[in-house]
Amino acid sequence: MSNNKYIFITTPIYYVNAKPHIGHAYTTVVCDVYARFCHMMGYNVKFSTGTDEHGKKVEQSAKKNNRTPQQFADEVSALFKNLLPILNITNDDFIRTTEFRHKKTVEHFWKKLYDAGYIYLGEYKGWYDIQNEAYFTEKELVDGKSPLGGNVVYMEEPCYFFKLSAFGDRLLAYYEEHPDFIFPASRRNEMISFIRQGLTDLAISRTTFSWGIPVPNDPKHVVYVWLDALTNYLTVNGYPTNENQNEDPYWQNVIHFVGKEIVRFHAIYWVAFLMAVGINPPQKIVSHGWWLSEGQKMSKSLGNVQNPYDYCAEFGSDALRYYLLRELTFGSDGNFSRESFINRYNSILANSYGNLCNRVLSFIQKYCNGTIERPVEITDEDEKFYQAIDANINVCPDLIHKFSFNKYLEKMENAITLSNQYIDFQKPWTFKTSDKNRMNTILYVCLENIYKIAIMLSPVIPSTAEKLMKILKLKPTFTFDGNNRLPNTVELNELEILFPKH
RNA sequence: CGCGGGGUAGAGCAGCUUGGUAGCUCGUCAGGCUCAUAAUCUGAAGGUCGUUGGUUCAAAUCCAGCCCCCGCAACCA
Repeated sequence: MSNNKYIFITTPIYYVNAKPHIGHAYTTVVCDVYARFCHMMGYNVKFSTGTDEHGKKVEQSAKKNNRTPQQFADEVSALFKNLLPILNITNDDFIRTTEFRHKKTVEHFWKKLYDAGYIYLGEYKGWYDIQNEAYFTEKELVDGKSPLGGNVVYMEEPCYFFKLSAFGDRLLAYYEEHPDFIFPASRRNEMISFIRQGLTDLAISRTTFSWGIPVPNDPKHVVYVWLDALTNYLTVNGYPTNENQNEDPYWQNVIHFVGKEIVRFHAIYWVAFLMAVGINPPQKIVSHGWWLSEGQKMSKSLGNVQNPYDYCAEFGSDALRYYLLRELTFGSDGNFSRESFINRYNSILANSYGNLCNRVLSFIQKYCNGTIERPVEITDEDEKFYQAIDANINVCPDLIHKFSFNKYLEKMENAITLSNQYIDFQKPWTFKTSDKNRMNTILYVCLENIYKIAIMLSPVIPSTAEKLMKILKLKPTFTFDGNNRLPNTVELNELEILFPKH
């Protein structure tokens, strides 16, 4: 593809301390839908995901499981990687922070920060929360514990600091110049007020454990996991071999999808790091909400952790993808429940959409010998139907760019309802013997609109869209030009139920 | 003065940024159709949009106060 539209889409890299659950699946699916959509609109897309594998917690978990940290990371990372094909994800890269290429990037990036004068060796004095690997001042402690609830010990140790305090004004200015930098606006406001409270320099090395990337020229220290992790985005984009990121087409349009709890790391720390070495900050930090499970917070202790594998096995990845995008207003929290999953699956995917395809296709199969031709002329009502479908389809690109995934799917559901209405009003079955020509027209018009809908839905339900193309004997490649048309003659393959009822 | 999210028909939600007939899915009731996955289509019932006050010609939507609910050990998108 040769044009000038580029986009680099990232998921966060997932921490290997826990197994993948529905929340990870969600973030990944959202990115994949966005990536597939951009691809359909003609972008050159780079889409990466991966795992974050260093840090004290991994070191401890490994010990608990009688593994070396590397063995442990290998095992859990594989779980994340294996989930990708199950969810039908089209990532271009899977980055692991224990990879050699990443280590080189972090070392280089550290040196750049150091050379630029933004890293200094200091002495850390204060309270250290062991579980959370975070430092706190005396004032911040709550009942002798850290504000995060961990036990604290008093520490004095040499530690490298990043001069985050120097970036407050630049960050605020950047937000000001880029009003859409942080999505949604509520998170942007949070970041602004956080910065206005005053930024303190950030401790970016640790000496209390060794599972990490050694600090260049001072291997007693390992690099703070967040500095390590955030740098993955540069590794994926070829840094430092490709050192001049500001000239790299993908780096002109970077969009980081993140959970709401890590907005700060991306919108403040990451941006400051990049500014410090003179690399342009990303285009957008897009934050989503959290899933509750059956009305409660998902947690291991409650045993209500929703597992994406089961839903894919039982309903197919398309059904899970659809549910994840449709159920939640992007940016807010929402509730994942088996009951609502089945409800949406049956009412929308099976009854409305699957049945729509089936009623039209089997009609053509039975009463038109499986072949249908473009009509020579259509009626005003047919024309109105086309326009109504197009009206719904044409607003989708904008909705997707605004991350209103539920609204986009609502529009597609409108289009599906319109199609069912069209058939009911036009009653093609009444023309079986009296006017085959009219019957053919109705079916073709309807099929063409189903085709358009399938293309617009393909980023969310790619497998189903491919199945439909197979039935229509068309190539399973999707591009959207605002006027997708069927060939003049369509011959059907054998039919298949797209979404069996549950 | 801790922080954040939320209170809209029986249930679950959208709408609130950019005020102006209150919308979606499911459920309920009545009817139509037979191409279709007992699917689909039409119509109806059902809401003083938490509460009080303010701004306005006009507020679910903006402003102020109040009440109630949820999350904030760890795991973690």
